[in-house]
Amino acid sequence: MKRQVSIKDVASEAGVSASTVSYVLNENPNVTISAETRERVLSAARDLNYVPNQAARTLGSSRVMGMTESKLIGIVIPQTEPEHYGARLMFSNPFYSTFLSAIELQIRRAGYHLIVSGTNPGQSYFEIVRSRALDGVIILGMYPSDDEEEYRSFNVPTVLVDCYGCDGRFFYGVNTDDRKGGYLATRYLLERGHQKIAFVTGQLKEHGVNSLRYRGYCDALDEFGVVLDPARVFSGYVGFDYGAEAAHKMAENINNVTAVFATSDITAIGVMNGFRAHGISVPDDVSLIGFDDIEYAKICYPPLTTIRQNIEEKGRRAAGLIIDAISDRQLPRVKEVIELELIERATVRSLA
Amino acid sequence: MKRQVSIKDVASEAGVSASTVSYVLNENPNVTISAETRERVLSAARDLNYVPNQAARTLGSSRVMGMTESKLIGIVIPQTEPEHYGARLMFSNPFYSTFLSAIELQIRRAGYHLIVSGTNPGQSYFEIVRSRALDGVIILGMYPSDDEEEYRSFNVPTVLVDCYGCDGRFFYGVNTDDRKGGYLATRYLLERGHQKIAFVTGQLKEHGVNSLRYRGYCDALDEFGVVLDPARVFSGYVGFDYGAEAAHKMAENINNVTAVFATSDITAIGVMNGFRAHGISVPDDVSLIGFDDIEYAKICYPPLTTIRQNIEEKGRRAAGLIIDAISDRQLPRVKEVIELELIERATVRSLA
DNA sequence: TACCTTTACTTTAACGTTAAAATAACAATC
DNA sequence: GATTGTTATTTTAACGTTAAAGTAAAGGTA
Repeated sequence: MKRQVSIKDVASEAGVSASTVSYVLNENPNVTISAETRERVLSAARDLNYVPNQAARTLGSSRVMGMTESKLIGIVIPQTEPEHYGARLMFSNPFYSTFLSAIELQIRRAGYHLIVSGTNPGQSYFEIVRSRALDGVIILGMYPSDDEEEYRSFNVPTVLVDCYGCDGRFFYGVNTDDRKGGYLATRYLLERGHQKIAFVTGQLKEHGVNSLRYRGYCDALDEFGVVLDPARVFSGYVGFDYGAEAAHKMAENINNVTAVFATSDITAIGVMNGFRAHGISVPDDVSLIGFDDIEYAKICYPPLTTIRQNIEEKGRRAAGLIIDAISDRQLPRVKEVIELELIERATVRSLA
Repeated sequence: MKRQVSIKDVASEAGVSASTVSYVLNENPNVTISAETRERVLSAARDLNYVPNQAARTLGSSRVMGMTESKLIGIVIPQTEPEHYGARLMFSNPFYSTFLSAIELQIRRAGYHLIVSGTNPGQSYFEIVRSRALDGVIILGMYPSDDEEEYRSFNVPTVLVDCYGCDGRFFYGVNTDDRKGGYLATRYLLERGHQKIAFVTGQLKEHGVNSLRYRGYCDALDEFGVVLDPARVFSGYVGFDYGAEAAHKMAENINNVTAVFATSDITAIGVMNGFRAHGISVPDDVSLIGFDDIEYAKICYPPLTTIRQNIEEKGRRAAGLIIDAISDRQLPRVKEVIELELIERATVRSLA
C-alpha cells in the first residue's frame, strides 16, 4: 500500500515549490506563472498520476472565512411519510430517479459531487451541511426547520424545491404552481359535469405540495358553487398502496363519488387498481385524474389523464440555480416556477 | 458570518486540551478518560453546538497509512446507454429509486454519507474514489475498467452489483442469477408451447446482466431443441422507448413471433404499448414476459408476468456488505446471490 | 544612479483534526 | 526508597492544501 501522491511529490518532480503547483493546477488568476513552468508542472502531475486530495483542499480553503470549497452539493430528501405506513424507504417513488438523475448530471458537469441524504426523524440535517462543509444544498419539499435562524447563519446557498411560504430573502426556490395545478385538475372534472369529486393525497402539511393542491381543489369547487364534503377527502401518504386503500373506502359508498383527483400519479394508479378489484371501472363508473405525469401515466391502462410537471426540467433548474448561487453569492433570490400542463388521456368521462 | 466552532473552542470551554476532546468524542478505546472530564467535554460540546469538521477528520486520520476515514461511500452508476439513443439521464429507470433508497437508508444508519455519481464517458471514476478518499465503493453493472490493476492498489473495499466474471479475490459481489432468470423466463414460454420467442434487451456487453440473461435464453431454447433465430433478437437500450421500437419492428412480421421475453420490465411495457399501437393484443396475439418486477409490473394492464428480483433486498445486501467490508478489511470476498422468482400474472397465454 | 513596478516565483503559517510521544501524578511491587 | 506500572492528561507533529506575505531578478522611469 503506497502513500498517496501529494502536491509535494509533484513539486519536487517539477523542481518547483508546492504553492507553484497549486497555483498552476487551480489556474489561480492572482498569480502569474511562466508558460515553461506551467508545462513542467502539468507534465509532472500527469506522470505521477496526481489527484488532488479534496479533504485537504476543503480544509486549506477554509482559511478565508466563508470561502470554504468542498465541491460538494447535498440533496436532502425528507422522510415525509409516517413509518407506520411501512414507508421505510425514503424516495422509492420513481419521481426521484428522474429528478436525481437530472441533478446529478448537471452537478457533475460543473465539477461538483452529489451527496444524497434522507433525514433521520427528529435529527437535524444541519449537521451534514456543517460537517461536510457543503457548498450548497437542495432540499426537497420540506420547510427548512424550526431553527431556521441558525441555518441562515451558516449562509449556505439553499434551493428549496416544492416548498412554499418560505423566506424568499434567503432561499432560492423551484416550484410548480401546485395550487393552480389542483385548480386545473378539479375544474377539468367540474366542466365535465362532475360534482362528487374525491380528493386523495398524502400528508396535508402546511407549506407542503399537497396542501397547495388541496387549496386549488377548494378554489375550483368554490368557483362552481360545489360544497366541499370532508368525507370525500382522503389524506394518507403518497404511494400506490394508499391509493388502493382509499379506493376500497370509496367503494363502500360509491354513489358518493363520480370522479377522483389524486395528487400524484402513483396514488392515482393505486386508486385505479383498487377500483378494479371492486369491479368499478375507470372511467365508465368513476373518472380519475392524477398529478405529475410520471412515465407510467401514459403506460398504464387506461392511460391516465393528469397534470404534467416536467420533472427533468425541475431537476435541471434546481441544479442550475444552486451552481449559480454558489459562484455568485449576490445572485438575487429567485423563485422559479415550472409550468404545468393538463394532459388529456383516457380516464375522465363526461357526465352529460 | 461567524467562524466555525472548532475542537479548540470546546477544549478551552471544558478546560482541557484539544486531544482530550477528540478522545472523548471518538470514544477512543486506546485512551482512558475520567468520567468527570468526559462529562465536562460532552456538555461543552453540546453548549457550543459543536459539529466535527469531516474534512479535517479525513485529513487527520490519513496519517496512518490506509486508515483514512472519510465516512463517505460512493455509488457509481455508469452511463450504459449510448447518448444517441437520447439517454442523457443516467438512472431514470425507476429501478434505481428503490435501489438507491435502500442503500442510502442503511448507509446513513451506519454513520456514512452517500455520494451518487454517474460516469463521464471515457473518464475514470477512480478520480472520485481517490480525491474524496472514499471509504467504500458500490459499482453498478460495470466491470471496473481497463486499469483494474491500479484500482486494486488503492485497496478500497468495492462491491460490484450485477457484474459478472470479475475477480472474486478482490471484489465483493451482489448478483442475481441472471442466466437462470433468463432460462426460467424462456422455459416458461417454451412449456406453454411457444417456439418463436423474441428477445428484447439493452446492450449485450460481456460480463453484463443482459448477456447473462441472453445465455439463459439460449440454454432454454437448446434444451427444448429450438433453433435460435437472430432475427428475433433485439438489442438496443433499456427503456420504454426501445421496447416500443422493437415492437414496431416485430409487428412488420408478426407471424415470426408468438412470445417476447424482454430483459427488463420497463422494456416489456414498452413492447406491450408498441404492440397495442399496431392492434396486436397481449396476451391474445403475443405473449410477453419481463424481468425485475418493478412496481409497475403489477400495475400495468394487463399485469405483467415477470421474473422478480428483490431490488430492495439487493440494495440492502450491497450496503451491508460494503459497511462490513470497511470495518473488517479481512472480510472474505463473498458473492451474494439474490433469489429470483417467476411471478405469474396475465401476459402469457398457453398455445395448446 | 536611485527608485518603482512587474514578473515569477518561494516561504510561511494556517485550516481542524488525530496519532503518537511525552509527562505527571499516583499506586503497587520489590 | 528506588523501580515499575497504571491512569489521565498534555504536547507535538503531521495529514495535503492554499492564502498571504516575502524575495529576487528584470525592466521601466525620473
